[in-house]
Amino acid sequence: MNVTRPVMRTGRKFAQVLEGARDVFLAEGFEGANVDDIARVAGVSKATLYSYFPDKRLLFMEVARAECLNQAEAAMKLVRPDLSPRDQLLGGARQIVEFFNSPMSLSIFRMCVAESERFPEMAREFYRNGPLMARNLLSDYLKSATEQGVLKVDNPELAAEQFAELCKAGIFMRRVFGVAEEQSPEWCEEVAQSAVEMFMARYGVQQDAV
Amino acid sequence: MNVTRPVMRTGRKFAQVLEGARDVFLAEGFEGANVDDIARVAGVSKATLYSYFPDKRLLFMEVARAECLNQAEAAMKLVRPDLSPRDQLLGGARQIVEFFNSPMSLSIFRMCVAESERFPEMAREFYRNGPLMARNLLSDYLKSATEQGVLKVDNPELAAEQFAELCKAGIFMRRVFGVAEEQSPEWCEEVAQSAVEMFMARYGVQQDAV
DNA sequence: CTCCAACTGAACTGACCAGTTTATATTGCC
DNA sequence: GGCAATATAAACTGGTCAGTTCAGTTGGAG
Repeated sequence: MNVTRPVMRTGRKFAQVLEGARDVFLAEGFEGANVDDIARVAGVSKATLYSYFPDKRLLFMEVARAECLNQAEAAMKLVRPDLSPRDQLLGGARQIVEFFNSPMSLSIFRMCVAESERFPEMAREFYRNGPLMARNLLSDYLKSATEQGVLKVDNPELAAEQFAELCKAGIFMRRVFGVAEEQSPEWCEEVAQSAVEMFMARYGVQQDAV
Repeated sequence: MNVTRPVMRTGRKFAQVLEGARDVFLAEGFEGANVDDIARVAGVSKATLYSYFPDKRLLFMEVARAECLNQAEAAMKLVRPDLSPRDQLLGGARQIVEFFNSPMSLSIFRMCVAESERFPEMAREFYRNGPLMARNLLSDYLKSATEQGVLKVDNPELAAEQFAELCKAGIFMRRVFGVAEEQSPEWCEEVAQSAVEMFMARYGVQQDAV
């Protein structure tokens, strides 16, 4: 399974280290995180930590990689091929809105943005495993729905990104800039509904327009 | 004019300091920027710099404040009350797309995101003077257009944010995560057109639908 | 019981950097 | 010309933190 990963010592406390690093990095960002703190939170000595990871940077990348996988897994759950386009999209919109509203995604996003100059490769990997994967999943759906004649999407890639962006309206920027705490479920639902409404107005076939 | 600003010594090289700080901060972010570098780039001694600004943090905030004002000014140019909704929106979309595509806005955004935990007040001020101001400008327009019967917008605030988000589709995330260089004018135009298309499909009155 | 690998804690090194100080130099105004 | 405000270069302080070292501890396999 993971034999292709570069050599990395393993031992009893490997998982502990990753978990502690995850907590501290997500809370403090890369620069803000202090290796002594990570070791303490992980319940591990600094020497042990450094026996697993050659430096702070690689530890950080490993944490980010793991979070990407989580995200990809969540995206897979969106697929529900039995539903009507409208309901399918509404389910997707709810998930996306919830994602952009969660403190966890905010931390990851902030971390990646802040460190994307220092570690461009990491930011790109995050994009590929996160937003891009979600977009491809969605655009594949839009393509097949168009072939089946239940939607009318001319540019599925662009349409997929538009849909995701619509799900951020009134939520994400406020969260990113700390203007608002986590948004209420009611507001989230309104945003999701409105995103689907707009998307269907543009790309729906007649009988689906409310 | 600026008598209301807190006391701040002024002298021959004040503007130089601000300009140098702006360059270095935008290139390196807050933590990455080194005060010695700022002084060197500004062509000023460190002692002079510290005679104007009590510490690095306040210097940073001053730079961010100035950039916000620029942004607000640019937003004002969007207003063209003589045009049809479609053309008015298209003009706005082009400006917004261009803004999200520019390296400068990217740097400011990155800076604010990265430091929003350290300086929450600065991030909020940026939001108020930037995105929020643009949104209000747009939602005011949507309101009056709805009253005049040329658009049919039920929730102008949300619609304004949706419009801005649509203008980011296929552009902003790629730039933020360093996946793509500055996007081509053709692609930008397509994104802008498509944003207007979608917006009009949802909020336009019949005769405006193409 | 013994051995060995993994782990520990604490002290240490070296680098970086914000902010200060000091003695000196430049500027421009009366 | 002389004074006062402003600017300068360079050295210094003190704190933080990544990464290293090492002498000693633990725990499980044989």
